[in-house]
Amino acid sequence: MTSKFEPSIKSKRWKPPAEEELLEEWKQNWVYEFDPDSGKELYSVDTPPPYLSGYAHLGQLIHYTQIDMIARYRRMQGLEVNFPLGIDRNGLPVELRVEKEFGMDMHTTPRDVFVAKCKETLDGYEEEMAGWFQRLGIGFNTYERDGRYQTDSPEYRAVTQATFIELWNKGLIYSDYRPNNWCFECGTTIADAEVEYSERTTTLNYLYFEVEGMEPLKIATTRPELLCACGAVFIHPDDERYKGYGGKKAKVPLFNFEVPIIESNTAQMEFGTGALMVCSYGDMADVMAFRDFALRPVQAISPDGKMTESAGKYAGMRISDAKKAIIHDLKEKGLLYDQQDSLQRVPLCWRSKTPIEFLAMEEYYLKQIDYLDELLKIAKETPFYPDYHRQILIDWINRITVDWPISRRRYYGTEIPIWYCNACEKPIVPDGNEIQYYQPWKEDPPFTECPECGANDGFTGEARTFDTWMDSSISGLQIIGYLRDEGLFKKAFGSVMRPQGKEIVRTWLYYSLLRTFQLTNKPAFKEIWVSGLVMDEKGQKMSKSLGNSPPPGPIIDKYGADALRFFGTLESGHGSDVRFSEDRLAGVSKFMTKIWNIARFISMFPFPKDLKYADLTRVDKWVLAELNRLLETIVPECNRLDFHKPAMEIRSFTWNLLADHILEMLKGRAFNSEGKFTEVEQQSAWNVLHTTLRHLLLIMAPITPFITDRIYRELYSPDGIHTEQYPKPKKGWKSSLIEHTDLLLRTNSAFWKFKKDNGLSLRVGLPEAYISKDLKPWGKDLQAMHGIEKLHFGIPKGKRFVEVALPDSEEVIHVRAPEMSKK
RNA sequence: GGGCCGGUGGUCUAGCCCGGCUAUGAUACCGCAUUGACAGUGCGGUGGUCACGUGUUCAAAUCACGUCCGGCCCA
Repeated sequence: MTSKFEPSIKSKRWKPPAEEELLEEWKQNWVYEFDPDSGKELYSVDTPPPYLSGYAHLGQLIHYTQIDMIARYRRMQGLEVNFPLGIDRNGLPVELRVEKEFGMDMHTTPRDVFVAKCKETLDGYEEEMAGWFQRLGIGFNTYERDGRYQTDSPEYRAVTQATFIELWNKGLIYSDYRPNNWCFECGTTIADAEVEYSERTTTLNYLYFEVEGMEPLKIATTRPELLCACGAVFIHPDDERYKGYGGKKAKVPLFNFEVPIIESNTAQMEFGTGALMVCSYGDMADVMAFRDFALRPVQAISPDGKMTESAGKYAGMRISDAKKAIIHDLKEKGLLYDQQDSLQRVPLCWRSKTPIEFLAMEEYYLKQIDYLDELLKIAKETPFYPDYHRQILIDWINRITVDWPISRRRYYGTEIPIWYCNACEKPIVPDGNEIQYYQPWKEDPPFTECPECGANDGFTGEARTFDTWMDSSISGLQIIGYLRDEGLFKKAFGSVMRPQGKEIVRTWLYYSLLRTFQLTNKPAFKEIWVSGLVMDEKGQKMSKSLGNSPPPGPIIDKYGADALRFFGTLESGHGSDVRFSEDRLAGVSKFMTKIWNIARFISMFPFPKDLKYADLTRVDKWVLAELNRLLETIVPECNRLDFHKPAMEIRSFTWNLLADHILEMLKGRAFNSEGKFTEVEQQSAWNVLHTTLRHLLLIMAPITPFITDRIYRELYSPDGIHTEQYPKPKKGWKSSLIEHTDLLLRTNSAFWKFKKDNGLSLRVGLPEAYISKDLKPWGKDLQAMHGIEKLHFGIPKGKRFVEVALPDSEEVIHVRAPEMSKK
């Protein structure tokens, strides 16, 4: 049969290249610009500025598409969304990469040259990253260079420095000589948050410590090279073996000085001999012990990784050499009586993966202990999506015991704006009245006279930089013009939302709340969205360092951005990890095909927009009631920034109800090729098909911005879908008809099954059938759908009818089979 | 060692908070039919000790306790 209806959507297939064509159209007319004066309510998304330590990986890209859904949804709700593209460029990783890639040693290369090389390297990565974001349809306000921000730009760094000066003037910064995590490889102090642990076997050495008038104490240690820094020996008060030792003195082997024997229940009776030596500083427990018992620390290791003068004859040796030499000497003197392998957790620098030591250094600290109560309150009061991830933050806050060391001995970072007076050596910061980027390592200070001593002897610039979290922790303030655009800041502060992964709650989120509170006395965020991680096919976290992330290019080329986006939200509950699977992604891409074909089918018919609800057929009112039910389900979930359940609901509605039943049922009336329906009935079908499709596109638009926009442009508006409003449930569409939906679907299945069981084509007509009375409103459409000549409701009398059971129920329909014709 | 999350057919997932019909759906696979929006269009099928153990209960995937395994973060 040739139909007078032809799809107005010509293309038979939706393919990834179509997305790229659309991207070109979008570039001509980018609709996501941020206009703070639009009069709409402001909403800022504090985009996690990706760190550029190399090329983009798929997990990262999926993460940003999830964030983009939030921005798009809020925009469609009518908010004025500030969603900037930002890039984090400060920090160690790029330095390490430049050293490795270009064979430059950062300590011997002139700082200017080295920093320039870092910048150049970052620029390359940045363009690539921005390219991927654009390809995936991330709706940042703009992709123009002057519309994004970089954490290493003079403007950004000037604000970082200004906030430091502000805190300095408030007395929140101090310098102290304290044990810190020191990485020899990176040559810098690192924060607790940057330490990771790895297990390895080491040798546990059993030594004798002589005690006057008693048997020598047996002590097991993995760190004999620290003997010279021994401050005490600990035994457990309940340990029967060491009764009477407490309070006496033990003589440190080889070095022959005496240390107190202290009873402490931190000594583990089961480990080694139960007695241990406490050194400055072997591990965190040592640090605590020295503090608790006010022991005098000895610096055994210097920042360059060699033994200090206090190591006596071992001074100047590297740690490992000193260890060997000391073990050798201990053996020779009979002071070492046993050695065993032992499993040990070694603290490593998260970047260089080399072991760190606790070394006392002079570093700058930002006070945080005094703020913990307030931060805990903010942590408990700010809405979290999903709520259960709040616990990560609360646990972390409860665990913090020391202030935050913020200075780093690195090059590619924001400079600490301090100069030291050559006369009195006091640190001087600029007054902070001007927002300006300072580089003390190569610039003169903006003052000539020391405000402390009045001297005019010149100043020495601070060479250190900030911990990069000092920069990124104020991204939420930077994006709304803090210290740069008072007007915008006033309007926008308080409506900033934070989206991020759960693995950086203790760093980025915590530091952001801390810094914002210190600067503004207010909570940083209106709401916080915390996602899981993207894992590889085996369930391992996808990361660049593990190399377990497939290159994004071929995947996107093959399946398209929409499929990847839909996959990213469909695959896992909000807040839990997404496991990547190419097979399943392929399945999602079939759904895109399905949507396309549904649209193509509906595009055969005109859209009689002016038809009134009252003029619709009852079946069509039922369709709208089902559509309304879908809206009622998903809108509250979207408001919790959860697009996983909506994605599932949408897919299930589209595939299992709309395509299988609604389209099939309305087909006959929409074509009306035999003229069995009135013109109004036919128009009613057209109207409802289009209404349903249009809503479906709208609710999917934040998730799959490409295909929805393409169809919308073809059928509904040349301006595209992304400036439209997100649909709301419509009370007027509610109807009790949906009570019978389930029965209706099962009745359809029963007809299909009957035809199949009797070897009939689905298009073959049936002379007569009986179905449930409840389905009267659908009668006429069911007749057209299944080709039933005479349809009755209830139970038939005669025996000519075959009883067909409805799936999963006691209910039945009765069907009279057609006379057996040849075919 | 601690915190959080999870463990449901080959793979992924719903249900669990508020115990109760033969445990949801998807994907993969198999058979038959069909192909006039459709590269998954229809009907049907194979496949699960709901991690394990104990307890509470008339009844447990669901509650309690314990164990094991996986993941992330931390010490």
